[in-house]
Amino acid sequence: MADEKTIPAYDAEAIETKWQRIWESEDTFKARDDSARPKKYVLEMFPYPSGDLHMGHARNYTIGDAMARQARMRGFEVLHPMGFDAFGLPAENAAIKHGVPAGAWTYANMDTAIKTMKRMGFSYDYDRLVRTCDPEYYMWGQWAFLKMWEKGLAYRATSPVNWCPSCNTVLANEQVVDGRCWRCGSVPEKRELSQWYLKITDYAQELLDGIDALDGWPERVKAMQRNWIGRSEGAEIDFALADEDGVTPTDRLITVFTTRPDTIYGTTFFLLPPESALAAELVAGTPAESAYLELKRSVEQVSSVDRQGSGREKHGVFTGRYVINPLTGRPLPIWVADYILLDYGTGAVMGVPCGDQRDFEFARTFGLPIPPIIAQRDDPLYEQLKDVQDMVVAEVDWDHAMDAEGYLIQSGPFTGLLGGKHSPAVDAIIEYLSERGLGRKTVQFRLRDWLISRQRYWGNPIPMIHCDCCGDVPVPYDQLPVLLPEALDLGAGETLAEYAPFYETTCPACGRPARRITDTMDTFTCSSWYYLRYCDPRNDELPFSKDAADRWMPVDNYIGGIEHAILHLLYSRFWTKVMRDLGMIDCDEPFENLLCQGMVKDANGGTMSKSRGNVVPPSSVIEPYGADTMRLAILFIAPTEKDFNWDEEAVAGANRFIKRAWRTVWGLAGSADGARELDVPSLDAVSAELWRRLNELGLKCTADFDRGQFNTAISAVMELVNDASKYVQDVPAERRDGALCARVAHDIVAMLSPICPHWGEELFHEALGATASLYDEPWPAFDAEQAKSSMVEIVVQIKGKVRGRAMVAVDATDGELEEAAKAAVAAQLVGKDIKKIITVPGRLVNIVAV
RNA sequence: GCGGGCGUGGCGGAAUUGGUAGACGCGCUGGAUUUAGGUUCCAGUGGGCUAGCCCGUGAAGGUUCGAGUCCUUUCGCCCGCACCA
Repeated sequence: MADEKTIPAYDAEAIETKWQRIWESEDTFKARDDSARPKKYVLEMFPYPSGDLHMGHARNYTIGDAMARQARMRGFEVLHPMGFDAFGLPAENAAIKHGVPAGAWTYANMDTAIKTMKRMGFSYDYDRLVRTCDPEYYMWGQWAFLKMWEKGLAYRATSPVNWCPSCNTVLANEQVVDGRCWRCGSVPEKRELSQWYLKITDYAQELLDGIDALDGWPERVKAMQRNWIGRSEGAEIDFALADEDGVTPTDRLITVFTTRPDTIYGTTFFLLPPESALAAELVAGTPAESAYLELKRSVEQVSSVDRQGSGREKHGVFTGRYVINPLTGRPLPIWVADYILLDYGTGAVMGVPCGDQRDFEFARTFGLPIPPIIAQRDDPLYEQLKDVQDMVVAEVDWDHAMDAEGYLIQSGPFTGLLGGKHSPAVDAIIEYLSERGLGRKTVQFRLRDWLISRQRYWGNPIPMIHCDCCGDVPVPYDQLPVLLPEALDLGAGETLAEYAPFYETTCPACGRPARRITDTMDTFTCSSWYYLRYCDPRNDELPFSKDAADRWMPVDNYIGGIEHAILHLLYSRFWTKVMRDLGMIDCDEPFENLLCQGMVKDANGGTMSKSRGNVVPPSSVIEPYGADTMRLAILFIAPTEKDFNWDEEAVAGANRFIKRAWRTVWGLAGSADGARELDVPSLDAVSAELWRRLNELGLKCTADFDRGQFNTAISAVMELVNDASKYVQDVPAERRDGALCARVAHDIVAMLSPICPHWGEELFHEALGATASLYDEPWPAFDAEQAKSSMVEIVVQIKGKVRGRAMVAVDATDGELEEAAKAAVAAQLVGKDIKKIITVPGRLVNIVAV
C-alpha cells in the first residue's frame, strides 16, 4: 500500500532517459509493412537542418507524436517517419563563412536535431530516416526529372525570369512573395535567361478541381491554392492590325484575352505591355519610339514591389498605330501601358474604360473617350439607350467604371442583354464571334510553369548534358546518380559551372565531348515526394515500390506551418499526380487531412527570432521540467491551429498537474486489487460515481483525441484526476474499491500517455506492474451506458428563464418530468396560466406560463 | 478590390444536433500546513445592486418555448492574394 511517504518522487530526467533507451533498443516504433492492422500515416513536415530545433518544431512534432501514439493504441499500424530537407542555401552560406564543407555543416546539424527529437521522446521510426542530400535519395529526384523529360513535362526555355541578386540564382514565381525573394527578402530583377521548367500548368485544371475533395484541409489553404491557380473563363478575340493609314485592316491579327467579351462595344483603345516585342516593332523608327523606350526603361527601373497596388498612377504611350474592332469595324489606337502584364493571357488587352476601373483611369489620364455600354435598370441611361444599338452617347460623366452586372446599351444586336461575368451577353457574344472565326471561348490560369533550375551548388544536379551537336541530352538511367562533387572550394567562390571535373563529360548520344548542366534543382523538388520515399526508404531499384506506396499512402494526417500553403503543398500535389500518371501509385492526392499549427510567439506576442533575442529554446524547458511537461504545456495552452504566446506560468502549471497526476496514480495503485475483477453492481455510491465519471470523461477524451483537440482531451483527464484524487483523499482505504482504483489508474495513464509518454510508461510499469509497452496496450474502452447516472438534475425554466432545479430519474417520462418541474417552481406559478410545457429529457423543462 | 477566418471573464480558452454560458488551466483573494519563502491542501473568483433578483458571448434587429450557436444588417480585428484584363 502506497501512502504519501512511499510514493517515489517524479524525476522527469531519469524517467525520460530510461524510456528513450528502452524504446530504442526494443524498436517499439518501427512501422511494419506486413502488419494486418489498418494503417495510419502520420507525418510532420520535415525540417531544414539549419541548427537545433526551435519551439515551432517542438510544437509541430508534439502534435504529430500525440496523434501517432494514440493511433497506435487505437489499433492502427502507424507509419510515423522523420527526415531532413537537407539541400539549400544556408549550408552554402555557412560553408563560405566558416570554411566548412556544406555537407559537413548539414550532417552535423542533422545530428544535433536528431538528439533533440530523441530527447523529446518522439516516436519516429528512425530506420526510415530520409536525408535529401544523400545520393541514395536525390538520385530518385533525378530519375523523376528524366521521366518528366520523356513525357514532355520537363523542358528548357528562355524567358524573363526573377533573378535574386543576393542569392545569385533564379526563383520560381511561387518564391517571389510580396515582390521579394522568399528567403532573403531582396527584390528580384527580371532577366532573360534559359532555364529549366516543370510543366505544372498541364495539371492546372486537375489541381484546381482536386481542391474541392480535400475535405480535411483548412478552408484558407484551399482558398489560397485556388487563388494561386487563378482560373478565369473568358474569350480570346482577334483584332486585325490596321495599315499605317489607321483604317485598312491587314492580315496580321493581335489576339486579346478578356473575361468580359460582352463589353467589346465599349472598347476605345488597345493595350500592349512595355516588354512587348510587337510594341517595339510598331514604334521602331517612328516619332513614338523615344517616348516608348523611355516608358520601357522606367518600368524596368521600378521594382515589382512598387509596381503593385491598384491606386498607382498609370503611364502610357500612343504607338501611332491602330487595330480594328472586329464587331464595330472602328479603329482603336494602340497604346503601350505600364499596367499591362506580358505573361498573363495573350499579353494584349482591349481597353474598355466604361467597364474596367483600370482602363477607366487610363482613359481619364490620357483623355480617351468613355462611352457607356452597360447600365443598371435604375440608371437614366438605361431608359434612354436600352433599345439603341448605335453609339449615340460617346462620353459618360461617371467618376469610376461600372464593373457590376447591368444591361448592354449601344451594343449593336446585343443591346438589351444582361451583361457581366458569366452573363447571357457573354455567351451570346462568344457564340457570335466563334461562328465568324473572330474569337473563341477559352480559360486562362494564373499558374505558371515551375521554374526549377538554380544556379547554386548545394542541390540536386539536373541530370542533363548539353552537346553542341545533339542539344540537350538526358543522362542515361544507368549513370544515375549524377553525384554532387564534394571537392568544390565554395569559400573561394568556386561554382559548379567553373568546376571542370563535374561539367566535363561526353555526349551519351554521339560520344563527343559535351558539358553537363551545372544548375541544380530547386529544393522544393526534394520535398515534393519525400513522403513517398518514407514508404520504401531503402529501395535501390526505384524511388519506391508501388506496393509500399499503395499500402501507406495517402498521408492520413499531415502537420506543418501555414507558410507552405502554396509552395510545398501545391508542388507535392503536382508530383503525386505525375507519379500516378507514371503508374507508380494509385492515389492522386497525397495528404488526406492537413493541420496547420499556429505559431509560438514570445510572452508579448512577438515573433521569436535570434535578432530580437527573444527565442525560448526547447532545452530551457526540458532541462528544468522534462520533455513530458513541455509536451503537455504545448498541447494544453491553446488549440493546435491557433498562435499562442509562450507563458512560463502555464508551463509551471502543466508541471504541477503532471506531478499531481503522478501522485494520484500512485495513490490509486496503492489501493488497487489486481486479483479481483471490477464488479460494477456491487459498488457503493461514491465508487459508482467515480466509475460513472471515468466512463463519461473517457468518452469525452477519446472523442477529443479523434478530433485532434488535445487541449480539451487534457482537460477531461484533469477532471478525472481531480475526481480520483478526491476519492483517494475522502474514502478511507478499507472502503475503496480496489478493482475500480486499478482501472481508473490504468485509464488515466493510458489517456495521458500519447502526450506524456515517458510518464505514462513509468507509471504503467512501476506503479501498475505492467511488463509490456503501454503502446502495445489497446486504448481503453468506455461505455456510454455506464456514463449515465440514475438521477439527473434538470433545469426548470419559466418562459425560457431558469427558475429552479429538480432531481429526476434519468429515465423519467415526460409526465414525471412535468410534475417534478411544476413542484420545483410551484410558488412562482401561482395565479399563472400554463400554456405549454416543453421537456428535454435529461436536460430541462420549460414551462410557458403567463 | 477579391478570397478565407475571428470577436465569449483579468488571461489562455470550454460549450455534438439551438437546451444550465464561462468546463479545464493560469492569475488573483481568503484560509490550513510551514520558522519563513516555495510546495501541498481547502474555499472563493463574469458584472451589478436593494441579496434574490437583474444584466451579460462586438452592436442592432429577427426566427424560436428557448439563441454564443440559425437568419438579416452593422462595427471591429487578423490572414492570404492583388494593375491577372
